[in-house]
Amino acid sequence: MVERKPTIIDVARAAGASIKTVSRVMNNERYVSAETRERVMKAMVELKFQPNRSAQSLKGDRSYLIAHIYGDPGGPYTGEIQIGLLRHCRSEGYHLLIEEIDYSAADVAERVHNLVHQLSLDGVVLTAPVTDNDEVLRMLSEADIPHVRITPAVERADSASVRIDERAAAADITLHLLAFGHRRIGFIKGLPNHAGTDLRYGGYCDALREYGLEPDEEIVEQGGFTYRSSLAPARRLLTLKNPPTAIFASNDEMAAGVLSVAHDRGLSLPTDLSVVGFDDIQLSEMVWPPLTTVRQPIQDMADAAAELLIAMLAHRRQPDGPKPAPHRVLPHNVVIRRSTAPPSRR
Amino acid sequence: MVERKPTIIDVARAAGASIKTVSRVMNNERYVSAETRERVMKAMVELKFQPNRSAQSLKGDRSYLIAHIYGDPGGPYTGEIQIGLLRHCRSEGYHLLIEEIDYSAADVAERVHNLVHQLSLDGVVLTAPVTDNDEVLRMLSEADIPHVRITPAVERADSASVRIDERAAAADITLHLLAFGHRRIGFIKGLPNHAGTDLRYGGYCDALREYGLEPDEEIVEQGGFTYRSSLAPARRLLTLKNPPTAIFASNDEMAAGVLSVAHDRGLSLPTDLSVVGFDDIQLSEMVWPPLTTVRQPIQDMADAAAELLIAMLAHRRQPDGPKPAPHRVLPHNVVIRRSTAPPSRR
DNA sequence: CAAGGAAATGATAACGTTGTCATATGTATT
DNA sequence: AATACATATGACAACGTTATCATTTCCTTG
Repeated sequence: MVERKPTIIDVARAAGASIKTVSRVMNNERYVSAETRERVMKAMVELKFQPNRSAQSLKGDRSYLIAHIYGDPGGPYTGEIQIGLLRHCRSEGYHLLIEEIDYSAADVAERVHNLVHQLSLDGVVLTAPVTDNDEVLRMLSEADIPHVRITPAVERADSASVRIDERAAAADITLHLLAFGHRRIGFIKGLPNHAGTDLRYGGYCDALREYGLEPDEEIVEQGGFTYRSSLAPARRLLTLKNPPTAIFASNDEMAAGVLSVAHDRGLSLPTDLSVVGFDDIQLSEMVWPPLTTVRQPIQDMADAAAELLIAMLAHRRQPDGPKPAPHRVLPHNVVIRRSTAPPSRR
Repeated sequence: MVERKPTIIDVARAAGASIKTVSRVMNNERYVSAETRERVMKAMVELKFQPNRSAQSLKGDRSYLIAHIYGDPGGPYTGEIQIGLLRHCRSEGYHLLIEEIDYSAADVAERVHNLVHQLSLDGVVLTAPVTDNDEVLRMLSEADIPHVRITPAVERADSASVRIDERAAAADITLHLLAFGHRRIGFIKGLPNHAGTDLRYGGYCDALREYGLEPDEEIVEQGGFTYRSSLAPARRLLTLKNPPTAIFASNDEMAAGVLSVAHDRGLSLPTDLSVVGFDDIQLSEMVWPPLTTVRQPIQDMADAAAELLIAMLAHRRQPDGPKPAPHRVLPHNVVIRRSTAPPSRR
């Protein structure tokens, strides 16, 4: 019943070759005659041979293991990242570990280091906000651990990254509101230590200035990127004597919070209030009205990150091959749904 | 810079003991004097020694690797499962791999088998609908692979499981609607090959019968557990000559779809239509009105599954220890939010 | 006090792969 | 024909751990 898994030795025996030759075939090395290669391949197929990853990684070569390291407690964004990563990993024979890490701990860098070495990880993909912890980045660089960051933050020479231009994106969607005629646009910021927070706010300011407006502190609130964190700020904005006619929440979860508060106050949407978010997660079209938002191609970004990382790994094994470009900026676009409309006149 | 990681040999040297003794200390084996144990421990701490997982798993003992295997393309449910799994894995030193698998492929069982052996996985956690694939279950049982299923389906002697009583839960929430006075309650079913689908529908029927009603085919629709899959069914229900006054969607994502269709048709909620879902995912309170639903403690269930699996692994290593109970049924409860109200009279 | 057994420890093989090195063969260059 | 060099192959060590078995020490028991 419990048939032992065939090893490279069984294959060698079946093919009438040495284990080293089998190894050569497996790894597509040079110096194997076409004829021998054929024989070995056939034996592998017949025995349904699959190399043992533990043995491979013990030799220090590779584990086919990649980890997604994130600090976010597991919101919808993280989920979509994983879908994208998985998509690419599978097709390349890599496997994905997920590791939540407390990015505020004193020894984050050491923990990541241990993780990588204990499990002989081939590389890691980081998402914000771990992406912007200096200690972690220095460690990764010094320990020469292949990694890709998915972050809007400024590019670094010593680490690969994938991003969209968040500042421009935030400006674009603000311009959409301005074009509709909104002049009093509230803003809900994200978490302070998050690279996207300032960029999104910056883009919002850029757009306002383009229309000759200055951001008004009174209608800029602080949120925390979660649904709940936007409820109080939204309530404050909507109870102002002179409330905004539109609100730009720094991500879709918070925008959903704004919608709820608005519904609760009996506003009719989008007539009484336009709302926009950022990210275009799955949630965005499940709320009412469906959110106008900036589409950040999250899954594609994750896919690209995985692709980049795997290319880096290949290059590391065969340094004569093409060196992958270390940074990728993907296009974003404004997705107009039904949560935005021209302001109603008073 | 790139200091080599210390191995068991370094520790042995530092402690003035043999590697086998160090191994004994690491694995809490008998026959080590308190004094020696002390010395070894000290050396391990000083050198920041961490055992190499690849070497451990090559010896066939354990890899500290667990996989979550799922067929769902990655909806919110899957995400919450992973949060729960992770919570428990971390605290026990296990790591989590996520593997999406095409559950309709002819060779699912073989793929799972390969996965486990290639990566020397210690065990797997399955979520629906892979949980109810006979071939996979038989293989797991025959190959003696530790596993836990998170599924409402009938319990099997040869595999551990975690679930809630979905039939009772579905009846409970239907009773909530009936108690409000609803007598014409539409239903949207889930995917046919999913164990929960029939149970939830069954519970709905049970409750109706308790009120002396028979399910009416005209207001029972087929969905697919996704937001989009519920749009057409909801539209059909709401355009009937005699539309239902309430709709029970088999999960929250589909309930969100019903809400959207209702909003779109200008209904005011919950006055014109009550809507309930099932699961209580994060989404449930982000839509408007927040969904009345059955709280399935997804994260806790996943946590319990991880706990159970790890207990099974411990028992397997020390068969004299307590044998963990193979099945757990967690409590559910109806969460009443604002998507339900008595029917408005005509 | 001899004998027997438990407790404590270590030398060495084994897990399944890849890397190093040696060797054998073929083929081009002098 | 002698040399050089690329191609093709295999024997064996190595990776870091655990398991087997042997050995030493200590305590108990008649």
